[in-house]
Amino acid sequence: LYGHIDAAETYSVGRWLNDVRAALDEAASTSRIPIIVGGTGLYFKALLEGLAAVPPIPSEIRAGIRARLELEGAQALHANLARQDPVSAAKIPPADGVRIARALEVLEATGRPLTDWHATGLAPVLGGAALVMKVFLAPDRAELRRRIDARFDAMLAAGALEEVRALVARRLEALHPPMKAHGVPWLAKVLAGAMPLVEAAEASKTDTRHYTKRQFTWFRRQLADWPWIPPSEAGHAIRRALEGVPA
RNA sequence: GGAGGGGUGCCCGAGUGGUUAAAGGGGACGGACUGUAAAUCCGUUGGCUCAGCCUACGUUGGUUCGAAUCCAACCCCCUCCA
Repeated sequence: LYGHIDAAETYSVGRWLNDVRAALDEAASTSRIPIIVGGTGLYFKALLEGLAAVPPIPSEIRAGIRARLELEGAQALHANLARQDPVSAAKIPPADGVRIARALEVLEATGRPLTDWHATGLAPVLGGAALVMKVFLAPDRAELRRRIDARFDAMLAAGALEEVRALVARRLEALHPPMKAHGVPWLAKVLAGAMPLVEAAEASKTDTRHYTKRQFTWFRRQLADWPWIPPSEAGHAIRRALEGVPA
């Protein structure tokens, strides 16, 4: 999404699937092999296994629910959800505000429980017939940590602070995803004079580390059929797989 | 050299005689997850032959039925005075 969608725009898995579909079509028409790289397990799951056909939720409804979440807290909304949609409520922990809000907004906008929608899904963009090679790059944890540190340092060297300054100047909502991108909240504090840069860098690296840990969990459990391949061997593995593909 | 403060589990930090393997936070590890997911949320976290035992609150010794908590000496750290 970086360099693809403006920071002010609201994006979603659904929009991403459409964008991917278009990119795949374009690649096919020029006989190129598409490579999809990324981090977010949910996006890959939707790509390969399909997504529920929930229609877009009007932004007023979303905003309304988010406001209630702020005001009343997750527990209260969960109690609310339990009354109107006990099935969804049972699947979501009472403290998980974001997911509770999602279930509520779907119910309010469509009149149907979220779990109902989950039963009727859209066909996956890359379905069973598609030739797909899946690779989960599984680096050694210590090495991963070194790379995360080096990457963030490189980002700083490349002007991350200035970039965040420009982003902050746009005065987007604090909850807006780009404002929560790794490093942004901390670097914004540095710019506000509320935190030393070294500390902000440390915190940003920690956030990134936590995120990669969640990726391990996601791919281990949700996308269990993906082979885990050390980065050093991934190139060979992919080349070998491509050799078996008919032109 | 003098006065004062302090040394707690991987880290920070509460605890000031028993109900303390020791609050809380961080980190680490594990887990959940279907349309803002670089998000949100949950669990575990001294060891073992695990309803019990062992090891643990700077070190050594003491008081006590019982100590991280009281006393003594010693070691180290910080602040102030000289």
